Amino acid sequence: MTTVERRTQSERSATTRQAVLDATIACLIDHGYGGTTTTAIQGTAGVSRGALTHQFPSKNELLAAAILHLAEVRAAEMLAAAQRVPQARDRLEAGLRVLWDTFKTDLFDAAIELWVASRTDDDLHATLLEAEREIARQYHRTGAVIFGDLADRPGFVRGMESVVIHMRGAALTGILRRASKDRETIDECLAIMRDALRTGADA
Amino acid sequence: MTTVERRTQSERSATTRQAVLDATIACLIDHGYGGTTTTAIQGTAGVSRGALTHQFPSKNELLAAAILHLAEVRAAEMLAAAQRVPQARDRLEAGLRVLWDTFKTDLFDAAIELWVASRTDDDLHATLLEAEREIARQYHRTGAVIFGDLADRPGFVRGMESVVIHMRGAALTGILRRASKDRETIDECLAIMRDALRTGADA
DNA sequence: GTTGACAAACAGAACGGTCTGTCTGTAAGT
DNA sequence: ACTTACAGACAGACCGTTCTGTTTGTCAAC
Repeated sequence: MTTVERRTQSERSATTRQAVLDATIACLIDHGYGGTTTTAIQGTAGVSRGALTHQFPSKNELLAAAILHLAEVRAAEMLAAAQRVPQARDRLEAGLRVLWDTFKTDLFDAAIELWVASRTDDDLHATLLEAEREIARQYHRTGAVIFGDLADRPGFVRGMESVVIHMRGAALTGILRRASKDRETIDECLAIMRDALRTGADA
Repeated sequence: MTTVERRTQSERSATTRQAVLDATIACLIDHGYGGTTTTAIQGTAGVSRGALTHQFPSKNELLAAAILHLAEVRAAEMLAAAQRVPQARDRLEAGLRVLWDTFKTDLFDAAIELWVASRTDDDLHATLLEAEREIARQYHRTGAVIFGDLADRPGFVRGMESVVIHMRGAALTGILRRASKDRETIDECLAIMRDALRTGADA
């Protein structure tokens, strides 16, 4: 059933770009930053060399696009997670649990690869900074969705920052441990947030 | 003043090995994991290709040795830091401050590079796991030196683990921010530790 | 609604550079 | 003499980029 499938130019562009960007993230996840070569990307994307270089003339441009793409996907994932927070007794704990889930996904692994690589690559650093600002905005935006009116209490913003930092550390620790201590992490974050709410001083 | 400098074989080996291992760490710090090539290492070490390959036949062996070397240096640095903890009023805060300093050194950056790379490299992961166990032991060993009898209180061990995780996250955050929020980090860790000591339950 | 000129997307070969590992020869220690 | 440490050339693989040629879509004139 060979559909004639006539597509517009922009459709053609969009599909290959999408394929390449997704492949880039997949490579970051599977092979790390070092293993994310244009050849590997082209292979997993099932795209010719010409197609890749036409859409992304240089690897830097490709990576920059991939970073922004990743940020979008992560933000969307976060929002989706936010909307399925159960109406549990302890809304704070339920919310933190959902937030923590977003740190355990493959997408976060991909982000970490770029994050660390950006330490010694200024181009990467610049784009990544922009992307993470978007992510940070999403944290605050979904914060209201997840935590409801809790988000208006003084100290909440400060507490969230601290919680995110802690979760970052926990996720990093999980990389070496090759397992995540969910119970402990949640408890620690609960303590951090409760302390922040008790102290009640936002920056 | 050309000293004849007759050295034994093991001395010769030791100096080149030292130079190569130090250069490896320097490369990790300056150029990241991706930029840590055998060529770059040989260059910064000021050593010929033959010398390098004679001492470390493969890059994997070199990296494994470098990891253990790095662990030793970090452990030594940690111990040295522990011994210059001022006898301040608040021993806990002074101790945490010293601990936090060890997360802001270049050596930690080097460790992070390896840490992240180990996610997608089993060989690396195995050696790194061993090395980090050594580091963890050093944490506990210096814990007594830094925190004195505080280290015997119930909940302290658990608190330290949590603090280390938090500092890891703070350090990682600092990579993107390109600056460390010392005051905030210390405060957060203080809160974490005090909470752990209050709860008082060790795992 | 055809047609023809143009633009955009794609395919794949080719090139210069780099990286890792090997191999041969030389110097230094035992 | 013999073993160990070093020096440097080299081979093969791979990576990022550039280039030439082909296909596919677009749009205006007729």
